[in-house]
Amino acid sequence: MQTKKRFQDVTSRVNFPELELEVMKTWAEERTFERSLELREGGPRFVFYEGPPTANGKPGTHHVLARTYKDVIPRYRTMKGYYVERKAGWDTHGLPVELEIEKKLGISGKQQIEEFGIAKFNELCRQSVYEYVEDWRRFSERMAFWQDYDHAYWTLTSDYIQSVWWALKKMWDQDLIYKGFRVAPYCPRCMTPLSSHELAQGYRDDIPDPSVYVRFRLAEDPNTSILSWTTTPWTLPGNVALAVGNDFDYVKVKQGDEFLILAEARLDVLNGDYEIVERVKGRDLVGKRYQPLYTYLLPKDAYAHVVVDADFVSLEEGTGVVHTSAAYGADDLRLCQEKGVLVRHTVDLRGRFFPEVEKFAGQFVKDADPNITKDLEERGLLYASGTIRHTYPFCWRCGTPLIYYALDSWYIKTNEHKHELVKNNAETNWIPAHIKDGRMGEWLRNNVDWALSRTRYWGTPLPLWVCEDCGEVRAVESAEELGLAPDADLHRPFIDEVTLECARCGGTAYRVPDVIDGWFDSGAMPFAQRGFPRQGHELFEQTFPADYISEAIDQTRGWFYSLLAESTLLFGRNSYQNVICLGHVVDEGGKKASKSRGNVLDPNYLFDKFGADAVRFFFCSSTVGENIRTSETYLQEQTRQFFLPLWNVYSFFVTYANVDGFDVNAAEVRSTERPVLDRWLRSRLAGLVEGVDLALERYDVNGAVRPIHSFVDDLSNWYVRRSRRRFWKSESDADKLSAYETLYSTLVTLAGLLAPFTPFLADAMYRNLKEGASVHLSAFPVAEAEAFDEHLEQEMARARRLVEQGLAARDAARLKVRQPLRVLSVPGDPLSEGIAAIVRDELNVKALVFGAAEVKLDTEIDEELRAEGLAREIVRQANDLRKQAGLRVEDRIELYWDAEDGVLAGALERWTDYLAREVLAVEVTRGRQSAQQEAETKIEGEPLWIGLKKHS
RNA sequence: GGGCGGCUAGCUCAACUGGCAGAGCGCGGUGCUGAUAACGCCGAGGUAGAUGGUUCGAGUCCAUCGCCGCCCA
Repeated sequence: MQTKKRFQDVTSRVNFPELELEVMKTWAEERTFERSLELREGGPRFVFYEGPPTANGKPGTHHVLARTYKDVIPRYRTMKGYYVERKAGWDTHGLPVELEIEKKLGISGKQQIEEFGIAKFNELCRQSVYEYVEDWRRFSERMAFWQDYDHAYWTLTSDYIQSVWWALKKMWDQDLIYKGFRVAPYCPRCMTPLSSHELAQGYRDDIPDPSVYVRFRLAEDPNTSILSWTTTPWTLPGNVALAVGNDFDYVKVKQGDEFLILAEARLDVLNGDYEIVERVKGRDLVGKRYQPLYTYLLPKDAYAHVVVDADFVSLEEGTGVVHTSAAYGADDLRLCQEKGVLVRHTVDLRGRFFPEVEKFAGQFVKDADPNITKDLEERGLLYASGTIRHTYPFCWRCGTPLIYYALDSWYIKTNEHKHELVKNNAETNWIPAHIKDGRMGEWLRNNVDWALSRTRYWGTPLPLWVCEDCGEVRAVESAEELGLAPDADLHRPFIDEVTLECARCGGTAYRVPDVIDGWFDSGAMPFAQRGFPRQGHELFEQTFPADYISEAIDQTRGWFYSLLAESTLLFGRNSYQNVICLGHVVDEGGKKASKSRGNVLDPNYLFDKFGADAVRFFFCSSTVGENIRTSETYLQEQTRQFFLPLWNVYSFFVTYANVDGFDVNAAEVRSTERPVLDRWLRSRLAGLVEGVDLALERYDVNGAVRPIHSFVDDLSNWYVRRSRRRFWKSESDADKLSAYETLYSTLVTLAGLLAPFTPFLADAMYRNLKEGASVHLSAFPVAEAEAFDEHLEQEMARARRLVEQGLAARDAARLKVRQPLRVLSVPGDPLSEGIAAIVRDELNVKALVFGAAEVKLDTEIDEELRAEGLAREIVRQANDLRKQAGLRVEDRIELYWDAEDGVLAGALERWTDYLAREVLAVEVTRGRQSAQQEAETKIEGEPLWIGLKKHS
């Protein structure tokens, strides 16, 4: 062969992060991503939707997880010839952004925002969004998440907003939107109600709250009190009713001088002795009036402070009598509306008592709790008090304890379409499968109407105008309808200034000042990213629904839901057909990553230390849907076990191919003529390709990655180990050529298989092997059908088992492998000669005899075998000396040795040619000489001196 | 209180439809090495969270309970 370098030299001491940065540069210069799309233009579409990250806050390691899965499937599909548009998107609206600006300005709350000016405030929100987007873009590029950022959709654009308006208008026309006076979880700091999915994100465990038992004195007999219990004393001034269960048993007890009424099942809440004086059913108590705890607020003749019956009363806690405060509990409000009990707020929108509640006027409710308790105690109305710990919701963004608060807000009637939601979800392919009927299905079966409105500033304005005269509501779907340019800024406060003439009475209609839940924005992306229906009609139809989306499990109530709900109401079907639902990234001990625990892994640190490919591959190997324990230890282990062996195989190939001038285009050795080891590897590879392809086709990322892992292990520790000599022997025969060809095509194919998972490494390898071509512009590998050889694979597997058993037998006989033995007898039919030769060589036996009852080693060592064993021992020591001398693999040497006449010297004389060959000596001379490197050793007790000199 | 998921070796995790419990790391021993931040072989290490049930046979199916995580109330 000629000695022409065809491949760039590859260092065995690779620095993956550096390598990745180089590849990144090449991608940017060559526009590899863009070209990968151009190349498949006109091909069948595979539709991927990007769930827009909130452009607020920096990306973390959990984002690497999601973005890896978002990237793997589209890359694979692209290589399979599909056109996979990857339109980036940014979720730009919402409370998180507003809070960030409030912090920056050092202000807090709606009043201060309005004093500052909504226009200026929203402008700052808009700017803040752009700041983070750059971070995200850099981060995504660093981890090779290929996306089209230049054509990203932004939820804040007028086009996007008008698409959202269209959706709302369409729902309005179907009578799916209504205004309700309802109790909602409410953040008194942000002064906005939260949706159930937002609420879900803010529960905290083990929160202390007061637990108070209060006397409600009967109007007819103030010495008798109904006992009730609450953990929110601040709701007591607003008490309007007490609820009991009609069929429950209640008792009147005498304790000291007073009488108390409570459920019999709850008697153990009483302190001290008591005497039961009367038993009644709950229904007997209904209608009884009692003295209000606080007398203000309600008109004298109002129907209130009365015992009513309710079906939600339980005997599990409290006294079996539920204190009802009308406006501060979902059940309370419903009950009061049902029974005609007057509903009146005692607390304003900032969570502070109205002036009418004189004693506590202006106090924040949570601060007022102890004051109210004390006041009741002083007035003899407190029976007992203490503290309990329970789970309580906090605002997911600002951490303020939430309260339940009745107010007007706008809802979407999702509950009316629950069955369709369930049905459309059932038709969706969930990975892992249990999410469909489990987490997601359960959530849908408990569906409540979507609380749509937010009484905030930075969001898509609710496009509803209400006539101030007749109350007629009009939904608007475009800027044009308002007499505005299509690209006008549709945000507050500008939109608030637009008034319409009422079509019914000619009066003036003003916009409802609310903005909408940001989740509605992101759920609208299938059509809103196209500006549909004002534009992009065709594109929308081509790209709806999506073939594939992927996010983490917290999106069950987030994006997974909003996409499903909106597309079900608007289009009657789900907007995604396949979804990979990921678990969370947790620390080594399985704990959720959080700043306070200090166990947050910085993705950039991991990229710098291990490389993005390593993190990606780690996530792809970890079970989908489970929490993933992530740490440096695990990444380190993976690098050692997978990346370095793979790289070393590759580097081994390149090194020898360059030395030998291996020509990729040289005539191929016919596959039937290839040695058995090569045919075995090709068969294994064909199976691997088929398996990976099939797994990815089914969105089974784990199932694709794990076999690659074990293939690389076989490649490195069996194929290459067994083949090394074939590469560095000096003859250039068909055997050598076949080895080169086999390893070469295996590495090329492997790069193709790895491309979706480890795009940097795969491309670095592929480019070097394929004269600069990018693997990401190539087609996904196709299994070579003719390479399959089931029989051969089975034989090899059997051979490897025999080797295992043979080594164990040697170990048991205390015979080291370097010592040749005569015969190994094994059970079963003979293996083909090529494979038998491998077994003999591995076990260092002269012959393999088949048909024995069990594996049996002939342990007899005659003089000849012993001499050969000694020769091998000397070879090893001589080669060790070469290493010490710092010689290179191809250097030739002159070897000298000295030993007394005896077995050792005899072996040396007998095996001189073998020795010379094995240590690349041009000359082997007996007798001491001055040497470049020398050593005085003992072999089996006999002294030996060896020395060597580099041959020039 | 309800739902979903998990619980398999010291650690991290596998095992298609029920069929002799596995790998990697770590540990002890040993071998091999121009074999790579190596590799091989042997060994120790398991009441499979617990208890019951179905079955010829249960890590796998059913029931109850426990612990962890997430979600809901």
